[in-house]
Amino acid sequence: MTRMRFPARDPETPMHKQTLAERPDGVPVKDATEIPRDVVEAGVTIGLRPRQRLSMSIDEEMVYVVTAGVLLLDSLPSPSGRQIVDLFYRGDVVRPKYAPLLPGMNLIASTRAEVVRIPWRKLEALSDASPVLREWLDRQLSRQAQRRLAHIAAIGVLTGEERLATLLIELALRVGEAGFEDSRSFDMALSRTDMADYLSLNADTLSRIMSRLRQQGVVGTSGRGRAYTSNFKALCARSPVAETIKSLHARTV
Amino acid sequence: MTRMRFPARDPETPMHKQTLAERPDGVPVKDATEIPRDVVEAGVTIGLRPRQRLSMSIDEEMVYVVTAGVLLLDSLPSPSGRQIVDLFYRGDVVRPKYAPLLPGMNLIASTRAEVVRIPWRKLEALSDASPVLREWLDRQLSRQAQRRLAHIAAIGVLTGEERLATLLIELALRVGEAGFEDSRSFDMALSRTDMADYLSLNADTLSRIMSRLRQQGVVGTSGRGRAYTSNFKALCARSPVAETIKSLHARTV
DNA sequence: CGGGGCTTTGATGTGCTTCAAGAACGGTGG
DNA sequence: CCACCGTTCTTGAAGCACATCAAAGCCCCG
Repeated sequence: MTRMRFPARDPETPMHKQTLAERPDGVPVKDATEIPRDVVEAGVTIGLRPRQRLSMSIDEEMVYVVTAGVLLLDSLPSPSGRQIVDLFYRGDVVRPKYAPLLPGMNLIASTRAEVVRIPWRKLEALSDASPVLREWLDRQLSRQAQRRLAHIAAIGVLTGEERLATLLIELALRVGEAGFEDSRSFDMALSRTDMADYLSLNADTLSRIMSRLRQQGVVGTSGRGRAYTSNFKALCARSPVAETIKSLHARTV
Repeated sequence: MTRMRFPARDPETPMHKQTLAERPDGVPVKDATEIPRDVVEAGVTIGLRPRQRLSMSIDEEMVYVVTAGVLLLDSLPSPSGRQIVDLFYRGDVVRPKYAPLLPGMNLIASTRAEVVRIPWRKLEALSDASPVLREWLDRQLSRQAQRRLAHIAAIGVLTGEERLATLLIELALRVGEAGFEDSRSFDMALSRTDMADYLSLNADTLSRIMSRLRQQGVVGTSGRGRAYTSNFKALCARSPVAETIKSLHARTV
């Protein structure tokens, strides 16, 4: 099978209970990735090991709300080429009905992850009953739609290096923690191969670009599966769409 | 200014009144691109000349339902590269809120077109009041979400020739008419440049690929802005995602 | 400590891009 | 009706970014 790429941490409390840190001044941070309690309670919480697959059948339509970890939607559009068409982070709503009928379409966990499974009809009903929930769902789906278009733009016109920078910014914002000054460290939630397939690059090429960025001091790696930037601004300067990504992945509202 | 690339046709009756032909056996075809009457009546119908721009401001959120023609959503993610991130055909719902904050983001008509402008809140209210309308809106938005992911897969892993074949299939299904046997003819609703920017290819390269397909007898062109295939199946054989595209652009339910 | 998966790096190949020139087309006005 | 003009399209030659192939290194795990 596949090895556990990431160490298990804090296994006793459910992952979705783990909250963001508070600001120094004591004002609690409003977390944009928070999942409404009603949704969690109306669904079934499912823990996922890395590489575990989730059903995408659309009869008795189910959706998944990601409470922790990273999921990916991959496909084999042509016999020779895998493409990861979407990434899902904490707070995202995964609706299999939004996935096209492509060969080899699969929804799998990239890291250890946790989702809440809930029938779409039920989520719709909750949204109909509560304006707050409706707003949450609408904001969530809108952001995800925006991310997909931004990704089209990224793989369409950016160079390999720019694409990788874009993804690293995304990961730093999504699964990273801010450190001293402008430094950030984050889990590499995707393997090199997955990163390559997401950015439509070759794994070899991706590795080369990564090495180049490391040489230039833009990013560093500590062991497998972990990376850091001492200068997040410098990383952002490498991506022409940095501002767009920041607006789409900001964790605070 | 820009020239009118396409001859005006049937100017006296509104474009959205023009319906599909009936099947030989007399059974009316159920048109998947039909727009519910309630929606048309609740909004304002707007005619568009080629290259005309539509507002994408999101205060007082408006959406556009395309009743005729082709619209495109383009952007300038990097100073050197334009990317058309989405295409909209008859029946599509264009929601500016789904467009990311990319530099140079613009919604413009590619051909002569017609849209119905309606506040999002109103469309939501209509959908809340009528299950039929809710189903229509949901189906429409789902299909469009699927198309975006399919497009990521296409520009991600397909070769130039495969991408072009994919787009031609899409156009043949969307804006084309079936002819004798397996032949189809259709408007080239996009200029070469636009096609290139949609498929993330260079315009020169696209022209070359087009010439190659012409030499091989897969497609033919009659004047500018018009194309045909005598063998639609052969065209489909050129695209690994032909089946996906067919499922997403079939005009009949 | 030895095996398998993932990653890195080098040498080489190729599909696409770039640059540049010319052809075809559509519209305009004599 | 035809000569003219701007735009779009086509085609060639040269170059580059990325892909492919191959071999070695790393790391975790049994």
